[in-house]
Amino acid sequence: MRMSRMFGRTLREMPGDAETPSHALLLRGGYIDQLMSGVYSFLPLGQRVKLKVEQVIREEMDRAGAQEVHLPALQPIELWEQTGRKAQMGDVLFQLSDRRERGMALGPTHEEVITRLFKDHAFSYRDLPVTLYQIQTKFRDEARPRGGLVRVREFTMKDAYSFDADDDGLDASYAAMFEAYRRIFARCGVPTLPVEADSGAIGGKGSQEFIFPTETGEDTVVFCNRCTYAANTEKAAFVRPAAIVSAPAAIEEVETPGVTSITALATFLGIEAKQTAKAVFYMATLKGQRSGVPVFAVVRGDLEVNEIKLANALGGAELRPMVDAEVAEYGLVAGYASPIGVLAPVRVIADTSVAESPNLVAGANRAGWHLRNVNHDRDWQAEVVADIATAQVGHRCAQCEQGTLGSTRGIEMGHVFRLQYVYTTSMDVSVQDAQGTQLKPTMGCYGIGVERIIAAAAEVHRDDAGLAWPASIAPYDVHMVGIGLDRDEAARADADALYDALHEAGLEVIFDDRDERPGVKFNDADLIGVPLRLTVSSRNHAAGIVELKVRDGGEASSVARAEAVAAVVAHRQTLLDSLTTEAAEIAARQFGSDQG
RNA sequence: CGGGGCGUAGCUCAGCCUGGCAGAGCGCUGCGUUUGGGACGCAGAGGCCCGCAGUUCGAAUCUGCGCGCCCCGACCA
Repeated sequence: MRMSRMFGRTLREMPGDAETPSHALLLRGGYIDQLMSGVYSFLPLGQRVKLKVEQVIREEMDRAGAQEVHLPALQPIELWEQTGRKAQMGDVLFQLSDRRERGMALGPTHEEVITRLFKDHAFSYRDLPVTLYQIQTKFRDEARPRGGLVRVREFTMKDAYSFDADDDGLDASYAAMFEAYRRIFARCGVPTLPVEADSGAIGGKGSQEFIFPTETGEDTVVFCNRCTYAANTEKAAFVRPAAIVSAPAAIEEVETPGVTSITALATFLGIEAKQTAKAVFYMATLKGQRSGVPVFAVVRGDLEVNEIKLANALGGAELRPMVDAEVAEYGLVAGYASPIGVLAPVRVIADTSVAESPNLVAGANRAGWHLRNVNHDRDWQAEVVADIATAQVGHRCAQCEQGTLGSTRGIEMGHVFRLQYVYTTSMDVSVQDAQGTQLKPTMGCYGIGVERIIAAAAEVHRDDAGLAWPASIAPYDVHMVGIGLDRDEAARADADALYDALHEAGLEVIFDDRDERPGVKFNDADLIGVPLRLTVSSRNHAAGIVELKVRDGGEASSVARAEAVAAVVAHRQTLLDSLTTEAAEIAARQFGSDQG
């Protein structure tokens, strides 16, 4: 590509709406353009990067034995009603109707469609196992798009779906995808940490997320400093700090005027936060139901309620905090709520910490008063005692029981799920087994956000001057910068010859042949971030050399003109080879240990 | 959906408080000088000042109602 002909230009100033450095550089470099909130166009440079990322994914999916398909984005709404996910996804699902008023949705994901496709074309256990994948545009009406390409409403996702005869087969398919993901992220130069994750609204049991660690991330993950345990805090298990042991004592009321927070309560009474019980009220809409039920959640004062875990403890539910009117309606006193004497229909759910800790201070359900020596089982009983608290930095690891948990923010780059029979049940899918009886296949699904890989790669591979793409996903392999060629016909002819020779060697080349000053060209080259830069000039031509510079490396070096093509080919290969180890090294630096 | 901020040239922004010619820098077009890390001169093009309704002799500016975009929270297969 001759830059004089390339559509899109670099911006000298930072665009106003850019939040993260990577977002700003993608906008400044002329890679992307925002059309509306959460919707982006890809200019030629951006489209090339996107295609490169997709190609890496495609190669690794194919290597893992998956087969590519193309699925409709436009889908009948009945499919979503059948699995119950129309209600479950709610406003996130983009809905529309055709001229005959038939209801449709723009696919936010494709479990329903792929399961239907499988049902229509697989009839025998001999058709198993099979893994199908697609790299396509998906649509979600997100409540709040954010972070440039991180959370958008129209995006490209690779989704793979596996079908197996039994759960051992599923484990094998899952493992193959897991390994493919490790290779994909490594090849794209994006460090990721695999963590245990909540399965969320998609259903199924057992899932892992690949988290790209960054302070601007939406997720918080914890990881052990001694063993391999790492988990999203939505899911993370932990050992609760030991309770202060004492024999159960008699309940007594204590006046606590104006003391409505745990911190204030502990200070006022001269006790530790873990000697108190904390109550939080929610309205929960349970799975398959319309109206909400009131929920009284209790955790020990030193812990926080984890709404995801709480929702799971309720068997799947949408939660929102109670409003004041509801608090009053159910006879609760904010700041002084007591688990003793909570009346139906309020459901009381307690964290295990509360059941294990004797003589806690809890509210008296009367403004200005608390109760000392409240004991679970003796004084009150929760309907469910479960893990509903959030793991925090400093907590003990539940896996090795030795290490301490640290935490980091991060962005979810990919997610692998064991769906099992969720969709084959709701969509009534079966094939015949060897005995001639019906066999229900077990499923897995495996997603990767393409734009998120681009954003993460840009976030990691950049400096003050601009982007510095990994060779695997750079828009071009080499950036030729022509200097002073307008005044030197021979040098220009030689530059053109080199441009052609690089192409013949199979390289993708961008050639800055514009009538610009050298500084502009060098700065644009740094901003655009192609991994290798070749400077061709009148001066270099006279000396029989070109200058080769690695974008993410040191100084430019002189290479004999005759060796130029070979040098570029060799450097490029070195860069590609280094990628598989680079991500692992960055991850190791970030977490102090290789997370397996 | 709550809270906050912002909509003026392609981009970054002044102007608004205190109503009276629509501006700057960058970018863009032409000519000339320049040419190894974002040059300079001259001459230009480019605007429904987000929209609608008010107030006023007069509105980018004041008021109301919308719409859009960004941030925090809620939400997030």
